[in-house]
Amino acid sequence: MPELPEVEVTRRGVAPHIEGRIVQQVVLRREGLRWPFPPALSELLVGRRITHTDRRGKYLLICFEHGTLIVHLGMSGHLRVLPPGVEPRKHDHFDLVVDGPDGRQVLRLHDPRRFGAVLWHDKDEGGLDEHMLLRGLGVEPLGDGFSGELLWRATRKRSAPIKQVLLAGDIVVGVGNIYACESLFRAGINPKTAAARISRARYDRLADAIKEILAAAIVQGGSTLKDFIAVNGQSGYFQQTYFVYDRAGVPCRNCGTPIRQIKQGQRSTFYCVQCQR
DNA sequence: AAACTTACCTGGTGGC
DNA sequence: TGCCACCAGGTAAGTT
Repeated sequence: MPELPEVEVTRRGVAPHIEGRIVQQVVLRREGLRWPFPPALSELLVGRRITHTDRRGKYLLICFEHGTLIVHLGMSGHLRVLPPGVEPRKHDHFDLVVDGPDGRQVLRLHDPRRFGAVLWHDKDEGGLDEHMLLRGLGVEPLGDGFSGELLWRATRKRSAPIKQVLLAGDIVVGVGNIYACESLFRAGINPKTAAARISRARYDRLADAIKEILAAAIVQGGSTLKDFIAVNGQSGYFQQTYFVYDRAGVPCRNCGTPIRQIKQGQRSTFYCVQCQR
């Protein structure tokens, strides 16, 4: 499922094909995904120029002079750039047709489970950070504001397990289930530990682990677990290097102890009882 | 009031 | 083969 690295890889993949281009057509093949598509999207976008792309957490931002198209890939979404005329497949819900050096190109959103979203934020509504879904988000893990110091400071009153606090996204964004499990393993922290009871030194290790793992995943082209397909159609391969995720019962790569799977807030957590205390 | 918990949306998969 | 429980991420609603 697309996590921050996949979204960033997608952004980098589509950016050269859509930045600076004029929108020629908007195609909607259903009412919406998680939420209805913005009303009158064609009138809003056709003839307008895409100035640039950006990303906030797992939200992909397609920016115009007059506002921002916010795209979320949910669990099963992916974007691809296609030549015009390619027949849509099942679950191809949304196209943005733009001009190109050799004619038109189609940015196509495919999302079987429809947990994704396409939303519009008008410039008149204020800064993008004030958008309902973006307000209250934590800092970017690969930005300057993220550190062990920040994690420590932000968790002084958090009694919930560190795994769930990471996942909540109000302190740091983009750390989904896979990377939460992997970074806690790398930092040697038990996912069940109450966030407020973790030392400053261990938070330094955790912040470093998150940065390293996310950066490495972006470099490697993102993971492809089940649903993700990169923009160029090739699979990434980060899942091959998982230490704990989806490895229940398999010997820990570090100590050989079988990896344990538990549930935390309806979600699977994978960890090594020996290496993570 | 902030922190925490639970339910829910959907379709693919795998067990029987 | 068909049925059905299960799983996933992030939001909303409900609870402490």
